[in-house]
Amino acid sequence: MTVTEKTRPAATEPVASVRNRILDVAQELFSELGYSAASTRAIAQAAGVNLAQLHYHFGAKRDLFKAAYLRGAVQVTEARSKALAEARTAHAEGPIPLEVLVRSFVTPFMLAGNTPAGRATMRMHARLHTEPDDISKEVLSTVYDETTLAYVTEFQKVLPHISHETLCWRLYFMMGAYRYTLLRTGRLEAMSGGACDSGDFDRAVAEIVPFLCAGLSAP
Amino acid sequence: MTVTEKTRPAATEPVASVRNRILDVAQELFSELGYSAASTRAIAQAAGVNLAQLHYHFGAKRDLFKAAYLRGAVQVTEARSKALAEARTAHAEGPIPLEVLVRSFVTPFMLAGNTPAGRATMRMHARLHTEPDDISKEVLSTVYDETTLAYVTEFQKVLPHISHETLCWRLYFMMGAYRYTLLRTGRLEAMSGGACDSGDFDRAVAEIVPFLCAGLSAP
DNA sequence: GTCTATATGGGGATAGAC
DNA sequence: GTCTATCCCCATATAGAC
Repeated sequence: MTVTEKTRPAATEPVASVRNRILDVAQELFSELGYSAASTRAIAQAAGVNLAQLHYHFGAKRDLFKAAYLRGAVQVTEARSKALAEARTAHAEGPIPLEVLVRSFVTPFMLAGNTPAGRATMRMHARLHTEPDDISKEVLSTVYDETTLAYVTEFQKVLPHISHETLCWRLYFMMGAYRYTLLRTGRLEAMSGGACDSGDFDRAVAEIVPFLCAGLSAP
Repeated sequence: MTVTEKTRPAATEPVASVRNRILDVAQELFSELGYSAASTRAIAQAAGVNLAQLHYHFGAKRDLFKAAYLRGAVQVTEARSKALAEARTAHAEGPIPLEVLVRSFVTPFMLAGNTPAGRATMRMHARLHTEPDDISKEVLSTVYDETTLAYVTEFQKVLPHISHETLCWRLYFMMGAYRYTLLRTGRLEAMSGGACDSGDFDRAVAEIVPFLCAGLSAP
């Protein structure tokens, strides 16, 4: 304590927390407003820092977006591919049962919605395809490509009688269905006259799994 | 020709075409870039008019967006509800067969993709939920609410053994699946290694109909 | 109805002191 | 690492001449 070295002790901790605060807010605002409508000024202000700090830590807006997106997505994607790996070893002899497979794919993102940070991750994910082209393409191939291909392989194993092309289409529809659910558009409430709640993600999982299993294995 | 009246003869035609040109371009740019990223300047320039003209004809950006969106959506929605009405009269005695119902719901938007203007309509529709909240809510309830409720009723008739809530969830998943398809995200191509083409909307319809029928009527 | 010019504010990004 | 001040551009919207 007496000898204060240049900047090392207790200087790294707060820095990390500043970065985290910025990322939290960035996730929140990007997920709510989208890339273009969420301004760096608004993010800085909500995080309690100033613009210069934001640029010091993350560089350009693009890069901040990528960092914010990836922080959430990497986490969830790891959960997903871990779930796949476990299912793989649990059914070493044959194919993974369809329901298990669907559930392992859908659950990590859908149940993320039960925490506030997870909700932001979810929404950023769901709306990623409507962000500026170059950003979304870059980010997507960074995180998803490998895992997705592994899933295609596994699905083909449980559904060997379905042609590869048809299978791909169906998996594409699956992605659409669950991503739309993550968005919480309010259409479910409008349609059901308030009987259903699109924020009830446990229910959403319970409903979507049989729907997808049936759709994927349709004749 | 000799007597030139104030502004009436042949003055209404070009005006309409200016408005149409603006709407065409607005649809195109909004559908490609989204509300925030598509600037009124860019729209005016691409339409070959200046900013003041754009405001003269459509008022604020919000209103231009609504006009552009509604022009396409109203058309497609009318096709959809006409298809429903026809199916209704063709099966006066009992419920409309599931496949007919699904097809009538999905086809108007999906086959719109075969024309350039329709493609823009499609994409605006698909990404509407990621536009600023107030705009999307307002527009959605203007065009879709009635038709959607009519569909819920019809689906319940063909699928009487499914609870109302579960049915709503499934219809919600259906919306997600087909809207995502309209977006053309490139994920289909990535997943299939280029074997499938997400721009082939006839194929998309052929694939999605059995998928949805199976999913909706899952046990 | 159409144009030019401009008002007014917000955006991303950086310089340079501390 | 943090701050203030500022550059410079682009945004939406309107005024007012023609």
